[in-house]
Amino acid sequence: MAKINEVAEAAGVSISTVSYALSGKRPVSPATRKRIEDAVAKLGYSPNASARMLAGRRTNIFALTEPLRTDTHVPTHMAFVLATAVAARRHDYDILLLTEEQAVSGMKRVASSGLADAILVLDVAPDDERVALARSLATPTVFIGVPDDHEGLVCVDLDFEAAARLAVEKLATLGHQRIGMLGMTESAYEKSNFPPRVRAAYEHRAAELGVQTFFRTSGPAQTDRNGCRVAVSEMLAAGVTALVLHANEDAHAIVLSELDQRGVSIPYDLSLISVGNSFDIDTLARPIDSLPLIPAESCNRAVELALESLDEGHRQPGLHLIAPTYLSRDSIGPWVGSTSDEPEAPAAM
Amino acid sequence: MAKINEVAEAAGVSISTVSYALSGKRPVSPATRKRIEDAVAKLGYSPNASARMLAGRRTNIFALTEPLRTDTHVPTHMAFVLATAVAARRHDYDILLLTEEQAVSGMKRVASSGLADAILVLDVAPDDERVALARSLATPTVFIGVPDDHEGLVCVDLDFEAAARLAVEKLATLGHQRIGMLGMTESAYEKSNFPPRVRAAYEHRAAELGVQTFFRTSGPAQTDRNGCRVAVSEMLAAGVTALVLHANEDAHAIVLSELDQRGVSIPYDLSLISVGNSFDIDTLARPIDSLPLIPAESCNRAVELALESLDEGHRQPGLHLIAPTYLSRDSIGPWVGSTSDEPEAPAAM
DNA sequence: TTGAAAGCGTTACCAG
DNA sequence: CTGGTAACGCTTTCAA
Repeated sequence: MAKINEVAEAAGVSISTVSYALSGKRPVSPATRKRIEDAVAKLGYSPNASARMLAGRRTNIFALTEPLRTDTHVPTHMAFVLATAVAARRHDYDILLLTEEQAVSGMKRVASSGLADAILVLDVAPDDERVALARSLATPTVFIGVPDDHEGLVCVDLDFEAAARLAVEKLATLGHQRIGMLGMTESAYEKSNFPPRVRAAYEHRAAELGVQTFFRTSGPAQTDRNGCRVAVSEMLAAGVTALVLHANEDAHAIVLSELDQRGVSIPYDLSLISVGNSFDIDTLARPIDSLPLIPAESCNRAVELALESLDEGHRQPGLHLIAPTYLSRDSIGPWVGSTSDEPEAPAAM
Repeated sequence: MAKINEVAEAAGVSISTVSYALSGKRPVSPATRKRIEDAVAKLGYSPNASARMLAGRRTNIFALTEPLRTDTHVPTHMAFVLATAVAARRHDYDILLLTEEQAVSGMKRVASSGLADAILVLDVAPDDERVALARSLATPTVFIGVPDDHEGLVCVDLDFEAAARLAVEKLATLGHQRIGMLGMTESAYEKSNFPPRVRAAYEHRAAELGVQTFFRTSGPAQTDRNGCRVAVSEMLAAGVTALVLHANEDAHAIVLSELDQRGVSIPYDLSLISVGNSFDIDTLARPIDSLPLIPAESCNRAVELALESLDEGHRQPGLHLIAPTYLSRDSIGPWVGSTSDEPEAPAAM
């Protein structure tokens, strides 16, 4: 725990020179720099974080607010938490956790005490109470996810609508006339912000292209392992020739096993595309085409926006939607036309 | 962002009196206190965290190091992360995240810069490299989990051995002569610290009581949904009349569904006890008796130990094992003696 | 019960 | 290229 003045003495220079040599904010001659570096090494000097914060008027800490509602998919969420931490560290920032009951009150606290330079918001709800709070705070705040009312906020997210549209277009181009979507759990369509956006874009684009759509959720709850199977069965029975998946990793695995059991071959009998998946698609038993939601991408962008906001005045409110990328795994193919046992076209569900 | 001197002026008192009135470290007359509180309210004053840290020589921040290895069960892990955050806040502390690549290097960083007052260690491996590091740091460090070599360290954990023994004793008392354990995934027995301890205690206590044991892992990997079914089938086939579960939530659900399909009735045909489960046992389709690992309990204790360590000199190295509690859900019953179709006793596995 | 002032360990401005 | 020194905003000792 040596202090900067000890380093200065050992190197025979002034305190300010040591500071500048370390920060690089002022040129220092190679000779003195060397003496300082030696002194630092010998004394094992490391600048005191608290003093640095006070003098530098910057804590190098981002607060991460994450209420973690009961219906949030934990592994997905964790991937985002880790991604923010990694992204922050690249810019020499640390992440301070504001969870559960502290998610809201903690925001006020770190803002008014100046503990955090900026706030990153995770687990965004459509009617998130942190929206109003963020507007009232002087501390820059970046939402990772898009609340219904995002006027004046900085938000980052995958362009889910574009991803859904792209999936539909791919399938329509291949001749599919009846496609289905397996969505997330029912509650996700009430409590989360993007599932409804995906569904709406999917249906809208399909209508534009004259493709008939079907939709099923993964079931009422995350614990329900059967919901997916039933949903898939029903859509197959309805004559669907392609399936868009917007669900968590478990649901993907269940769908694949169900298809496997039924002897449905991909992509010959059925085309499959995953949209907005935030897990590694290649760990599935049968990797499938995807338009993934990449946590690192969203979080890197969020951190960059947070940093920009620090340079007072440079705040740019608005949606920062990330263009989706299509990853091919040969799980989609042309629809080979009507076969003998094609069922009657039922009403859309 | 009012400052303390503004509050002092507004209240017509000195800076130090404001500080003392707010911290309560010195008696302040009711009259002045009131004037100060009014000034604080009017100005919306909130002490600056950085200045407080520097002057108070305490950051009120705990670093949480969590490498999050690939084979770590994420929901369980997350429960611990949240529990540390909640426990810390109760003592006015915040949690700073050190994940993945930062798990080790970050420890050095926050220790040498004085960013954290203490370090909490999660996701402890048997041969954890953070053990040696913790010994070399001046910053108090508390392990939540027990590494093989814990000489001189402060460690908190459930007394897994006691829990395993208790489970065996319960079953032995009820007359069971052949019991099985469904353990975690195979890799958990190499890369984590407590699974081997549970298994060893289970087998040792059973041997003492003359009970024959069987053991199976949940399969090679977390993604393998079939491992549990096979494991259970094999143990049932071997004539096991009671099962001790030391596995994650998914595995519990799979076991229950398998037993249900086979028409095995609990506790009449089979007794079931869960050991070291860190999820809510009552969300299972059929709640079962358990000796749970309660994240909040471990983390509260860890935070308390960390705080004690701050009062220089009060450090008490050693294992702090939490006594297990037995939660009854009527999932164990007496063994009704040998029935007609009892299989031959095979060699223990 | 209260006040004055000396730190806490840096950063960054102003001089040279 | 380098040094002196005034902040940074609070805590806490010393004095009254």
